[in-house]
Amino acid sequence: MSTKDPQIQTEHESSSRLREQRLQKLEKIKSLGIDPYPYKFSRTHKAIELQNKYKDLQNSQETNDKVIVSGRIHNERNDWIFIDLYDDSGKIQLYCDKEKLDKKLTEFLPLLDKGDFIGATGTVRRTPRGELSIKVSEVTLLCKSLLPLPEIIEGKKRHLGIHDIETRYRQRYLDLIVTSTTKETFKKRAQIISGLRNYLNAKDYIEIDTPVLQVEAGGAEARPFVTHHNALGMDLYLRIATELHLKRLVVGGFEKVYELGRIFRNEGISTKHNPEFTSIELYEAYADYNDMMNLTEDLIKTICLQIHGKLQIEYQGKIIDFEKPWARISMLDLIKEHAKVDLSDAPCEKIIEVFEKTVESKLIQPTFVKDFPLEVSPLAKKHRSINGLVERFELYMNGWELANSFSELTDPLDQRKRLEEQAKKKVSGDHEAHPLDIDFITALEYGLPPTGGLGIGIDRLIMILTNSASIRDVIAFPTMKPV
RNA sequence: GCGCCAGUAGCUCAGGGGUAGAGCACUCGGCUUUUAACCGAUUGGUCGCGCGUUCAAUUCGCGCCUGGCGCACCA
Repeated sequence: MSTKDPQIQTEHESSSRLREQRLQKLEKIKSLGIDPYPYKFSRTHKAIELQNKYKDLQNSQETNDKVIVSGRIHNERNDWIFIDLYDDSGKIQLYCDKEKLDKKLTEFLPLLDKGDFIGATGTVRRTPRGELSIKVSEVTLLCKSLLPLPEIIEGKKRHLGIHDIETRYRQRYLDLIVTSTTKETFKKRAQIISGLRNYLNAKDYIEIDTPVLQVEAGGAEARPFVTHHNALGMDLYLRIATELHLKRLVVGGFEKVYELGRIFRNEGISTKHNPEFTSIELYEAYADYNDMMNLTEDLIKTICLQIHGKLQIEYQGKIIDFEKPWARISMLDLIKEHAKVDLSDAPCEKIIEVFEKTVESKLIQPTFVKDFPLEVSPLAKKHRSINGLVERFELYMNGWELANSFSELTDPLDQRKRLEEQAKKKVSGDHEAHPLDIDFITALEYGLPPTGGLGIGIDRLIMILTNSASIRDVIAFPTMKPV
């Protein structure tokens, strides 16, 4: 529980007048013996089903087909003659022919408001203007809404909408109601995530959940969130990666494992960073980082095709082409190409610095940047033929790091040495150094087969595939300071 | 963390040292079997918060809060 006094808001100061009007309508509705918050409603069709079924119905043509729909009222015209009703599939117009309506119903209609949920029964017709409609005979209130929905005008068109970006993030439910592209983005997000699972499951990868609460947060360089377990009387960390536990599972005999889930990093917030974000990590026994490149490329191409039906997509005005074979270039070669210097013998920090300054932002098209300095990769196997480097790649596109992968370090003695180095750094004040996870090293001593590992930042992938400018646009409830 | 910009009615915005403005929404009335309908009237605000300057601050100054963008850090 928060130590702050809970502030129970009984007044919606700013909209109290509009809310008051709706409360009065609510009272009238109750006095008519109508339950404004009923338990259940059965419909026969969703909006899109009707739109499809009757797409050949001519203007002014009427049917005797009786249908029942339900949804939220977004708009009303001409004194409740026309109602735009939305369900999660789309819009269907209700037509209330007042001369033929039951008198009780005509009196009931003005008690409705935009935002209310209703169910409606009637026959299908297309109006002379060509709008598929339901000629209503019965209306059931399904939920009385007390607060007005935001509405804006663009050009000459009035419609529900919000421009204020802060409201859209803080009150995502409003954004979802009034911004159609928001709903589309989150539908696509769901498709991408299930597409990932389907792809891996079909290749016999098994998904296993590993702990979020950890005694030491290892597997990456990042500052963790700290929390406290009361019964154990100890602090725990939220995971910053799933790496070390997934590799334990490979030690245990699972040859293809993955975990798709939330990880937490106690770092800055930006259009590309949210403190909690979704990653997928996968590990495959007997594979190396070259296999991981093949897998990454095929996986992302497959998902892109599923979502877009093509491999060239537009991201914020740039065309990203997934079709051509993705470039696979060593970090040092990229530095030679862009900075015109050979840093083969330079210290690790220099290489990383020059790469980040001169190369990173230019990698718009999908590019595997491979062969990293050893010092920044304590979990990766030494390069099989180049001294001082490791077998590691990062996938870049649009100038962003999207994935990270190694031929996993399997030598327990080497791993112990490298994590001890990290532990020293940590002691001397580097908050982001890897902790020494003794049990992980013990697991390696029992034996980890040659293993390829891969991690992908799912939110960034979704940003690219949904043409979203900010990570907040692909996370339903992004981290925000309370007002 | 630093810099720039923003916060005024339910929504979108204008304004600017002297009682706070518009469009739409809302409410009421009229007209209409009609498709942002239309016409008319009435509502509606602690101008993000605090302190200062001033006879007077929503406006000017300083501080703070929240957000956006850029940079830094990171994925």
